[in-house]
Amino acid sequence: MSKSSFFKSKPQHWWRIWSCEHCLKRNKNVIDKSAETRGKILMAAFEEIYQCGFQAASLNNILKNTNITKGALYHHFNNKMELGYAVVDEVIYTTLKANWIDPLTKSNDPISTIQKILAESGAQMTEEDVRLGCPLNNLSQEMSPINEGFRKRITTVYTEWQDAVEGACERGKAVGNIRKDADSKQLAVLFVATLEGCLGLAKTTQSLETLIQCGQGLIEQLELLRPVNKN
Amino acid sequence: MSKSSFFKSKPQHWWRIWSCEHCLKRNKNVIDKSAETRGKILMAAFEEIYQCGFQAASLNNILKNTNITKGALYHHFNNKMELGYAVVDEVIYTTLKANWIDPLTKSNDPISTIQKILAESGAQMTEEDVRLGCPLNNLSQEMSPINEGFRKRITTVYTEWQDAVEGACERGKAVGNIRKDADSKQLAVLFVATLEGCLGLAKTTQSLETLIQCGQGLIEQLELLRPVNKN
DNA sequence: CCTATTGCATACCGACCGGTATGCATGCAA
DNA sequence: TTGCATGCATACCGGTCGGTATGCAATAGG
Repeated sequence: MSKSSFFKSKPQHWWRIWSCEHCLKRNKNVIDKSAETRGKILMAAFEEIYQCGFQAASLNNILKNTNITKGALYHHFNNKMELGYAVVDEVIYTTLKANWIDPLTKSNDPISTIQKILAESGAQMTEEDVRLGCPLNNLSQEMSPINEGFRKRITTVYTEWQDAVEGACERGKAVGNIRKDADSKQLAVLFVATLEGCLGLAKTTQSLETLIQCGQGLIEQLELLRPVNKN
Repeated sequence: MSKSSFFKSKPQHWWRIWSCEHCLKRNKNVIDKSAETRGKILMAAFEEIYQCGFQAASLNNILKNTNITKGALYHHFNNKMELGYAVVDEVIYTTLKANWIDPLTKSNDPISTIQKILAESGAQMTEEDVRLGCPLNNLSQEMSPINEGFRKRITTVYTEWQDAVEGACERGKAVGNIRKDADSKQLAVLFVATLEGCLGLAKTTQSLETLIQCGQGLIEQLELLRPVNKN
């Protein structure tokens, strides 16, 4: 059930673009061996968790894929749970920030910004990405009911995401890119929920077509939020 | 991690209303002992899987909660997987059919029907229901990528659900309850995705408020599909 | 009444899991 | 050169898991 062939194939996938390199921190071009080991563990842990879920993720599998030993793992992380926490904080959050939060924070035209991001990430998604869905949502659905540590971290990530959307909407209203009668907060929550729902349903059907159909509908609904007459 | 207190508390919850009694099939008022045992196992399995997910669900736990032995379990089901399949086919599907599919199939005013169902099931949801989310979506997100048997069964359920929405929309168009330019199929897919997304986000935040906010937004979007002038 | 099948109950097994104890190089500070 | 902390490597442990082998009472069929 847990075959992670990541380190044999090319890491050119959607969620893997930003999520890898930043883990291998280097100290002013001088290789920090310890940090590199930690980064390798984090990357492999992310991949294993992405493939199998957190509870089913096997530490032994992670070690097998990295040629790192259990001693090294438990030198850097106290236990499996804290390794999982680090994956949320350092891998998943960083990826989402680069993909979504930063662009939205700079934008005052959220509809266009969102469309652009959706188009770009949609183009990069492989069949495997569709099959595996959104790493953040996966972890959330699995762990939120049974582990407060995960739940709080994940909620923080979602909240920051929603706040970025909401902020962009407010700025959009000010410059006439968004209808003034729109409820920015509700809009942000519903957008995030809908996007995760679309990814989830596409994961179920394992169909990029489903994802595109959902995404198309989502975009059309967003378009309705533009003012009929600017100003 | 796996405390299922179902059999100690009252089964008055959202997803449990229909999902229990129908498992205890009786034969013309003559108690069929074998079917009753099977039904008890199914109910307990549903609850355990709902609480812990399928992979983390413990057969020993199920047995503990029912005072049924492993021999009985393996007499009625070949293995854990087929028990899980039966939960999808007989418990989850039956519940969804009674809650959603049947009412929608009879309706030619899907917006009102959906609003009614949402209001009713929303009123019945407990905090635990919010915390645990949608059983169908939970199973789907966990098992779809790693088990074709689950994925196919779950896809069938979703498809039937979407078809019911789509059919109601088409009938709604015919009698002037839905705008004629609406794309029924896209609408149905997006509705199901959005609803699951809302439940998922509320599960993350463990907040009924989030769910209501999302649901409100969803309903408002549905309202936009009514014709401005009937006919 | 005998027999075969059904419907369980009990005891047990190997596999795998997360975690720990211990040992040992290497490097840096004194 | 000594001494101690860092950064691992190896071997092993108790616990839980899904699954199986076997036994046995009750019942239905001939």
